[in-house]
Amino acid sequence: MDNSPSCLAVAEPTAPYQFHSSSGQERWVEVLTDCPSVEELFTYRVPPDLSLQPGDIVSIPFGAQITGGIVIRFLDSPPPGLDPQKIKDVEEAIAAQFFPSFYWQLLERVARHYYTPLIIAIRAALPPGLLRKSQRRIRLNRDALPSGAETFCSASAQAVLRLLQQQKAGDYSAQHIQRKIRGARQGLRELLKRGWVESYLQPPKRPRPKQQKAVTLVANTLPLDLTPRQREVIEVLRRKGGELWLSELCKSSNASSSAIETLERKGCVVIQYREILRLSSEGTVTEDSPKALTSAQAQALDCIRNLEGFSRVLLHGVTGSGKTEVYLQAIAPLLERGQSALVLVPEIGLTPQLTDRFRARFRDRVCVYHSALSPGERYDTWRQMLQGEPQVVIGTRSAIFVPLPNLGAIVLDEEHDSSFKQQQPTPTYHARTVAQWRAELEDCPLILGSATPSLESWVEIQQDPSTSCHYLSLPERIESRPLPPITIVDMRRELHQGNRSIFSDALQTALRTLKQQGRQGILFIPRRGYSTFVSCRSCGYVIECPDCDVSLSYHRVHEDATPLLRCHYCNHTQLHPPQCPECASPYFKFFGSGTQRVAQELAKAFPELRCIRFDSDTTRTKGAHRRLLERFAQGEADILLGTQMLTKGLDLAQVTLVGVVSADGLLHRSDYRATERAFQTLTQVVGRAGRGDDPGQAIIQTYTPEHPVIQAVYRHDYHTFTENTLKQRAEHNYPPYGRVILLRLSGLDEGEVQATAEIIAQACHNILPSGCEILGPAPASIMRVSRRYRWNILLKFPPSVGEKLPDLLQLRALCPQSISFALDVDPLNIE
DNA sequence: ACTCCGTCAGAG
DNA sequence: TCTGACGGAGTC
Repeated sequence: MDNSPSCLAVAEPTAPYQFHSSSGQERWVEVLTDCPSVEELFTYRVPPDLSLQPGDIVSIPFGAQITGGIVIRFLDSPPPGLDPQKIKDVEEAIAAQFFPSFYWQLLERVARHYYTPLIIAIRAALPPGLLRKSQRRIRLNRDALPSGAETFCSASAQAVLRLLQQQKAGDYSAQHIQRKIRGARQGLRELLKRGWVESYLQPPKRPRPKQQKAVTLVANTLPLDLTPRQREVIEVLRRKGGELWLSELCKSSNASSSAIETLERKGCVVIQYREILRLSSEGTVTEDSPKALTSAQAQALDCIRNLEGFSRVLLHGVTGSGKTEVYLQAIAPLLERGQSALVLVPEIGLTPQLTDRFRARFRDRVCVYHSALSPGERYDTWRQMLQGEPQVVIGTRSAIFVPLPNLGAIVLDEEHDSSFKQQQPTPTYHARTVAQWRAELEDCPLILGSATPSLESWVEIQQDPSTSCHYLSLPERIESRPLPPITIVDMRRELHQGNRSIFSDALQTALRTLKQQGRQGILFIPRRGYSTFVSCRSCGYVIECPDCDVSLSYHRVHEDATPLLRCHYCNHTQLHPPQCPECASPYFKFFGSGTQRVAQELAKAFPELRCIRFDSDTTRTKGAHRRLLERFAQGEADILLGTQMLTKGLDLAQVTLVGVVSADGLLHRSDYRATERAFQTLTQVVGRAGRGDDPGQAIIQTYTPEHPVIQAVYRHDYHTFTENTLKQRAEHNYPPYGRVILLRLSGLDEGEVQATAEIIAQACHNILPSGCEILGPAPASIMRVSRRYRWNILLKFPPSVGEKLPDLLQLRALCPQSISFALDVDPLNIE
């Protein structure tokens, strides 16, 4: 077998875990290092006191540093042709048995499909912080530093010196210094030679289980000389099962820790450090039991419960049809059987309700896993899962890799949602794709749920004739509630009739009656940005970001707050100028309507309506989603006003009105997926209305009411819309028929990026089989972001090419150091 | 990725 | 002949 990465046999599938007999003789392991550009395995000696298995995470000396690595396999003898003198010892075992047995195959498949080195796929899957490197640090040598030292050295050395002197400890990582100061390498060398600074290697910090003091009751018979307080402590401890965390015991028995230490001295209790799991559990848990099902729900559940082995289910249920209840009842018997379930959702913060429902039903057998957890929490959650207790894990995209043993089902809720696709960094995996591989490997069902299934899932389910594929439909809402009737308002006509407000007559009327009836409404603003751009009334000058090719957005937190301009791509922020920088005119016009502006207009036109803004401005802090939604659910506001975030799984019974302020921002985009996404978004947001006892209604304002997407949403007609869109996709070989890979190039020099893009496109012509299309190179629709110029090349493969694609990684070799090259396989966003 | 070491240009 | 700058190879 050759050594190329695609053939890297990590472990034989037949015997992935070879336990080696500890015969006392020397042992060697081959290790994959945490250096993505180094794909060969390196041999290390195993110190006699270390016991390792394939899959263990270790720390190894590599060159001049200490780096992370993964044990791939054992060797009985050092490889021939390698000087035994050169073989170093494994430094330390970081984590043992962190991989379930199916894992190698899954990760190798991810690496192959998404064109990334295996170690990068491993990094994406593991909780962060396991693979750690040593760090080169620079420390100021204050004793050796003469006064006025700066005057003796070069400009770059001076800059480094100044930076170090700013900090009390005078200690920074070499990386930090190099990022902060241009030409820092040179200056550092100079300072090192003079002995004014010293360089040292900081060993990697390994994640450690958190330790906490626990108190255990050990005495059967109590000594007689106990004080009442001490007796009380013992009593509390006994009531709680004889073991408690020290801090909890202090709290519940109202004693100090010294009192408990006295008890230890008397031999009544033992205090020792124990590992504590940092598992997050927010939200209140109330009891909940299975609900009665509609006949469609019952049918779907029946089908899912009878599945055996790998199978795929598309649960196509209109908004409010009770998909969650089906998941819950499908998972319950799995847990009874000792199996686990994995539930993936688009964004955990946006679906506290779903998490709460699972917690209410399954209690402490529910566990959440997502990237907003701290590294320590992720590490602990991961370790906890390896213990094998059957449980339900709810998580976002990255949770597809959690090491749940004995998996009974994978559920992807809102499977059409684009946040299941990682766009950056590599691997650019789609959790749905990985979920399918994982379900195959674990031989368990995969359940995809959505009111607006992605075209991919729709086509796959329709085309697969095998009995392991099921289309389950929930065509009606629970309790026979109707889907909300939709009013399409032609904003051109509004304007002709003299209504220049951003709210049409219909929407105004609806808002007015909302208050009278004591109900709640949602206003949806589909702008990707959240506020307006600013243009000079005299010369038309538009204020743009200095680093990106976009206009700055106007922000104003309150009526009398300082007006700010902000770039929504790089977060550059500046004051709004009092005069036009071009012609000095003091008059500006504010275009577009973001959430802030709509909120202001709303307050002006309907001062009696209380409004909560729900966008990336107001939900920045941890737990803000939940807080805002709770306030809204408790009736603290009449209107919830926000962006895309509102579309994801909100289930608020009191909402009867959904207003789309302007649908047009969704419709006119260059991306071939724009119409599919627009249909999904609008259908989902409309579906937020009328989920309780009161009937709902939706009002969509648009300047193009005749647009097919608007018409399809209006008629709640998924099928016709999908068939038409699929025809177009098939014609042009776009997914789900053909496949697409996007090459993204970026760099600081405009000409260099373009030239490289052209070279790469030419190289693509040479390596791609005939029948493939190469679109571009073309500048990205926003060419410059954060000072980097961006060019894209889109590769289109006809269905006939199938899974076998040429090696595209070799293209990276054509890029100069200064150009970054990224490969997005099956991209969702090609703009 | 990071470091080392070879090569090469430039000044003494 | 020595010194610093740059690029390529090697890391068990």
